[in-house]
Amino acid sequence: MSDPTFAARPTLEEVAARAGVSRATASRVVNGSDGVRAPLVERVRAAVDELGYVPNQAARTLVTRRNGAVAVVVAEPETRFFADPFFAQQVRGISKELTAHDNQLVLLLTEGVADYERVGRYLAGGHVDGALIFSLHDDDSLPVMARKAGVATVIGGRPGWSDAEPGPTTLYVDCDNRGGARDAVRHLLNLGRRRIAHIAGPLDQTASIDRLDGFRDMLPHIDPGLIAEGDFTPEGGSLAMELLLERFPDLDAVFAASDMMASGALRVLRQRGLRVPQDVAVIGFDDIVSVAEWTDPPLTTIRQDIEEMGRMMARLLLRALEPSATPGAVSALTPIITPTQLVVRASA
Amino acid sequence: MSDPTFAARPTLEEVAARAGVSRATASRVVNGSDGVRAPLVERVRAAVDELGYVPNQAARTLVTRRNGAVAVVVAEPETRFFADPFFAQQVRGISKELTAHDNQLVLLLTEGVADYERVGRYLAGGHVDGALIFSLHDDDSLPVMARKAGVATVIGGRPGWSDAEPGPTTLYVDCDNRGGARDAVRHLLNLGRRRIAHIAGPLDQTASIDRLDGFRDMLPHIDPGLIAEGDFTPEGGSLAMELLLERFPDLDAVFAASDMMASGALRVLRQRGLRVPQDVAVIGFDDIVSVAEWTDPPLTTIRQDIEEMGRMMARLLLRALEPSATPGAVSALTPIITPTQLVVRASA
DNA sequence: ATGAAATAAGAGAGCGCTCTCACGCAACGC
DNA sequence: GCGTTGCGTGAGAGCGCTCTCTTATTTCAT
Repeated sequence: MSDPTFAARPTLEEVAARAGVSRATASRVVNGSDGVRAPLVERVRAAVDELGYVPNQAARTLVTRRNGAVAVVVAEPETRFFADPFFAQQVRGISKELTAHDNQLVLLLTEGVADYERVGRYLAGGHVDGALIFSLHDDDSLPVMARKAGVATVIGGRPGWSDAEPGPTTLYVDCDNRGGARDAVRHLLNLGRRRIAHIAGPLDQTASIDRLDGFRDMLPHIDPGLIAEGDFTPEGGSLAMELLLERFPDLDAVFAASDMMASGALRVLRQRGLRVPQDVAVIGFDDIVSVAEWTDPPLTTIRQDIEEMGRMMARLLLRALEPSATPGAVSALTPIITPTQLVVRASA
Repeated sequence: MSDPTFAARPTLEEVAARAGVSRATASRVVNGSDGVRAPLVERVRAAVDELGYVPNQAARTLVTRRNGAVAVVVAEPETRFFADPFFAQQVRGISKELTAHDNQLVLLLTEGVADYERVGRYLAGGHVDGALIFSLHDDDSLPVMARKAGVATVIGGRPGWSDAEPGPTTLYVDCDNRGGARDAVRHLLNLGRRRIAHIAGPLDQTASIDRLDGFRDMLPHIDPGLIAEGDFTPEGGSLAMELLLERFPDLDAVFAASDMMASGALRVLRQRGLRVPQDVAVIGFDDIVSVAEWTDPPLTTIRQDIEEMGRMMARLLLRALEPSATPGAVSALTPIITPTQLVVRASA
């Protein structure tokens, strides 16, 4: 009963027989191509319903060379994938967009370099039409692999390299990290803060670099000691905050490159008896609502529409997959930078 | 260049030609079936390497009726899937086990009932060999759908019904919620606590019910007012804690049905100036390390090995998929209940 | 009415693979 | 020596579908 091979699925042939047409015509109806007369369409539709026909994807793929599936590849060197709500939201966006276009999402989690080879094989095996890659570090070989495997690719976040060789540009979706960081610092400046520190993310990721650059844009002559590197986790934020406080007990504002780190910083500030925002103003980045709204005090932050970025990644990939996209490449197949937005709550 | 149809993959035929054998023999080598003489094996292997041959999954599926893919279906009525690290860890476990057996993970996220139909079609379409279902509420129709679609299924967590009709039992993996809850209460009792409250999870989920039952096992004559229903979120935990404190200002212990809710309860306790564990002992459930170790004070809790449960779900499904499993069903195709373990930290 | 053009439907090849079956050839017993 | 067994290999069918090409039918201009 539960044997998957048991339930004899009806084939197109049977549908055609029941409708009294040829397999070709049945196929035409099923695939919605026009040029079939109404009464026949009706009959085929009826047969499909009665038999409960569902096309066999494998057979279809075999001839069309299209899978209707997209891989989401996640490099997870530090078990961070799911821990960070960031990815989760992005995957949701991707999933929504993909299913809206009848594509499936194949999740490829990697752990360690051994898995990379497996992923490479999988991509090369033509199981999926394209790949959405989250590669956390800029020396990551995943995007290179995908390119070699010949699968269309969109990367989550600006990759760490710029296109050297001509040819198809590397497609990616990222938010305006630098601009967002500038907005954050500007807000602190407007608040009259003068001793502003920055808790950066890991500096081998472009998001961290870009946010740091934005910070520096506004404060060109800043003492480098006011910049501490974290790791996007609350603990990392705590550690960085402690370091900063030790170096500059008089600082009056902190811009953290993520909400997670900001929440860690908040904890340290509270322990030290420093009031937020009176003594030290704190501002985060991401606007992970479940974090930012629940810190004490609620976190002022830079919002990026993460789910929408996921959707855009999927949409971009789907566009790249369209046959028409391949030749001229005149269409708008370019990286996408989404805007950010300052969300003022209580912490700054 | 990025055209997926462009890269002309070598076929088995070509491999065979290059190795000077028949397609059948090449297939035998590729699939590792014995009965091929060593020198030929060598030659075919060489040809595979030189050509960079990767089997075409679609063609293979067409004849074997096996996809090498498993769907992970997640009902997400309240956007909870990723927010809760619980699922994330389980998915990791699943992913590991699946890839270890060369199976792919197809992620099916659902939002609202409209998606259910889509999922049903997909499962019925024979795209996957089996399904792992996380259905949060016991009236969920997802498992029923899967059964109707004839795909082997394993459910995450005890389903809310018991097998009425004979036939294949409903397979699921769950931890010993009831036993774990008993352990938690026993620990509090051993600590000398006498006024023990319970923050339950949503009572339309079996996990919540079972934990509540375990609580009651140890305290049969408890005042029902000492039980408050939460929703597995920190906020829900806070609300429940406030309610409980209002009803019983003298309570000296709280057993929360999840770490998330416990962390919310902790916050309220701190705000009220109640010391943990001196005034009120708190104990959670799940042992989400990133939460339990970082609360103030660190949380005593009941551990369940979530990742391992994910692995077991995958393993169980894979076993159910083996042809040998279908007929006699003599093998151990039964639900799995994993043990829990008390982890003592500072909060109780 | 007749032929050309347009349109609808069918026939059939073939996608790349697995697997059954038939065949060839060595080793064995009589 | 011949028939028998057994093992290794090849031939070929066929999985369910799409799509091109061909054939049948209709429409319209002449």
